[in-house]
Amino acid sequence: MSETISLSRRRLRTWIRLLRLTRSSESHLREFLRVNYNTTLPRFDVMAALHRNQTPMKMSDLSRMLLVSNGNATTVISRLEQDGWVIRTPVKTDRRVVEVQLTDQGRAQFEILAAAHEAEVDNLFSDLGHDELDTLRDMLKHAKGDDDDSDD
Amino acid sequence: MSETISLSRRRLRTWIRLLRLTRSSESHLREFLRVNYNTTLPRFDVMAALHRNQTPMKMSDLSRMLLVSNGNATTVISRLEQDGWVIRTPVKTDRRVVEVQLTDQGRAQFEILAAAHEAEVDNLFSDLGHDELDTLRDMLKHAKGDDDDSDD
DNA sequence: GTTCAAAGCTTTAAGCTTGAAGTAAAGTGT
DNA sequence: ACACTTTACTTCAAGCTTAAAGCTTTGAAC
Repeated sequence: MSETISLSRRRLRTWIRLLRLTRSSESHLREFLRVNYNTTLPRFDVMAALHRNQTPMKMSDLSRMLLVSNGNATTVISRLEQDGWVIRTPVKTDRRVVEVQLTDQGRAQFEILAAAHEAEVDNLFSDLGHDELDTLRDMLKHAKGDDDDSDD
Repeated sequence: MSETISLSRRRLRTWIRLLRLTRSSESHLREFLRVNYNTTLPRFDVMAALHRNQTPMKMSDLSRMLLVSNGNATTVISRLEQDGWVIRTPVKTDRRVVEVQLTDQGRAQFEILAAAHEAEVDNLFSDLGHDELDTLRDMLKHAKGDDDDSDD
């Protein structure tokens, strides 16, 4: 079926495919969190970042880690704070900075969410076994724009 | 560094990586379209879908193709229509349906955008050669949630 | 110590996105 | 014909997101 197709065209098509996969997966996870836990993906992402860091995080670190604007981080954190799941703490040594962390309640809640989320992702990508994951990891590892520091 | 890690954990990490890559790429493309062409990614996506289809599209087909809600399609199309880039046409044989297509102006504009966009994607994924693209395509092809019908 | 630039966060306006509710038309069964 | 369901689209409220502008604090140069 395929004629000879330019490299740039193939890159474009691959990008579109990638985008479709992540969009439909995100959509599925969003639905899952909404229906079963009455929460949203951005909230989950923020809590995950806070949970991953053992120590309180600066707002700026949070937005950098999540690749969102700092204004965005502000509003999501504000809502989570209203729900009692995170708490803001002004930093004494630098009064510009605000640190954020999960409350005990938030942590407990997140651990429930995280387990369910992982199971859902597991199901979503059940077609990928160890070999495919290895391949994919290597490919993503040296793709541009990947600043991840995780070790698997 | 890595201990033995469960398959589900590896799937989760891969998913997070994938998400980070697409987010940063999307962010880059959004910025590119905004700065150079004063437009947005959702607008571009809609125009791309309309351009790809030679014939006018129903609103519902559009939202299905783009994986967005139908309410969303309505607002984006409305803006594009205000700009004179697309046109809505009521369908006589079924008065519930609205068909949408690019105007001549919209088509001309899109062709400029599309070329620039492809070049930008090409640059963004310049690390991926034919072999990697093959591998990635195969992997994405049989991953769940991929309904793409393209032939490369 | 004054001035000036930079950093950190919040606010704002505009636009995007969703899910749900609303309206209207078409199909289906009786 | 009538009621009922389904389909197509729009509207709505709430929340997300961004870029830009604003405020405060810090640090650096002089």
